[in-house]
Amino acid sequence: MGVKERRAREKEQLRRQIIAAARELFVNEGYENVSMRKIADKIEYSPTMIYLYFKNKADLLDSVCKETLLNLLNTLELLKRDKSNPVETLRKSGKAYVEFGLKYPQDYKLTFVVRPQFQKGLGLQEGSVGERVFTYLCAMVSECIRQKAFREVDVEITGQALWSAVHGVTLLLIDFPDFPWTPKDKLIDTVIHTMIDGLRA
Amino acid sequence: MGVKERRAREKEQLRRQIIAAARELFVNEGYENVSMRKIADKIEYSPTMIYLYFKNKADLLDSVCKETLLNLLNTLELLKRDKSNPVETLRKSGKAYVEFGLKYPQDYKLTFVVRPQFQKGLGLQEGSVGERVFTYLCAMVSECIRQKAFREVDVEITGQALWSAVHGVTLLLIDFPDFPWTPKDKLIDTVIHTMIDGLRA
DNA sequence: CTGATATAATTAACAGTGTTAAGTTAAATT
DNA sequence: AATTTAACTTAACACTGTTAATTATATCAG
Repeated sequence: MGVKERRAREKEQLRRQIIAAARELFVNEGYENVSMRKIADKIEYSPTMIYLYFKNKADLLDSVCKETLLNLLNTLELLKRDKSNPVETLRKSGKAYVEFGLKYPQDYKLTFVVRPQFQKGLGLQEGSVGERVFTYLCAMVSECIRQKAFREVDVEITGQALWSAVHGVTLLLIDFPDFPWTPKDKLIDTVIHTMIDGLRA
Repeated sequence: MGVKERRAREKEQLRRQIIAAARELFVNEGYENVSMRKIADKIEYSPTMIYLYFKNKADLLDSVCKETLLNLLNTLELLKRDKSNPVETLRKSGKAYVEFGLKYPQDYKLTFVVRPQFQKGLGLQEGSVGERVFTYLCAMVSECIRQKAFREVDVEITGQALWSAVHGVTLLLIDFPDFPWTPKDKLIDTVIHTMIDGLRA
């Protein structure tokens, strides 16, 4: 009775193939400029086959973004190990967040800009990967307070404020590449440092 | 010889009519979902007429955004009057910036998200309205330093960092409306306050 | 090995898109 | 009144996301 399993495996494999092709095209040519036909061409199937695996183009985008969020979460989780200096860990996490965005700018934009535009009423819903990224942030703020490095700020608000700051600098750097930014690293550090300094005990 | 002038006036009027129709449709239905035909229908002209006034759809969007930026700049300039307490003025400006974004969320997104996506290599070029908004910000930071309210930070970097923060919170609030944000006002204030506190002398 | 069944994938089609080139109408000038 | 000039429209191209109907293919029962 291994047939069902093999079939399921094959389906899953094709599904992943579609996502991989879509990601590559979305990233290189922009979501708008990629048609279902192009994606299908790339993997040598008919365009309509994709609709057997995804409800529509936005749904396919959703799956691409979920992968991206998982990658981002993994990147951050690696830093959580060291609990000795929570402020430093928070700083590193902020930096890692922005650097992730700059390393995969198109993936970041797909996830945090394009997707909300095409997938209305997207609330970073309960248990989603996006929520886990935010929870991670809050946990670190909490630790900073516990160790008296931060004053007794509201953890939720502070998490959201920090997220705002790193999200903002990431997007500006991506969206206005020709703007005469001070060296990128310096700007990123300033944003993070200034926020952290404003939270110190 | 007033004919030429009248013609020019009529042309300018039609141009504004196109922009107005485009803005309304872009804002209400989203840039992607608005076709040149829809815009033309709204003002009862043929679709191709628009191409006599704008190079293409992205160029039309550009004109819509320029208006938005001018409105934003005007809103901010009103606050600059009072020079007695520059930190308070900076705080108010940050708040006004975010509130502008939340009051006209779709216009804000068109300007700072959609436009960079469709108008590649957009550098907030010399003398543009966008640059003037940024310059305004820097001037206020400079004043805060002059009056010894801020420590001697780099004006450019600080301006960019502040812009990052307000841009970030604005976009998050717009893009994830269903996220369980702490009260919006509280979050906005926290972002701005935390940044300002991190800059204090 | 044959015939029935379920599933996977395809073809054809619809209504719509941005944009260009050619053609038409109307106004202003000579 | 004839001609030039500007404004606008019609027709067309190559393409889009998506649905319904159709065909091919692999699995199962006998």
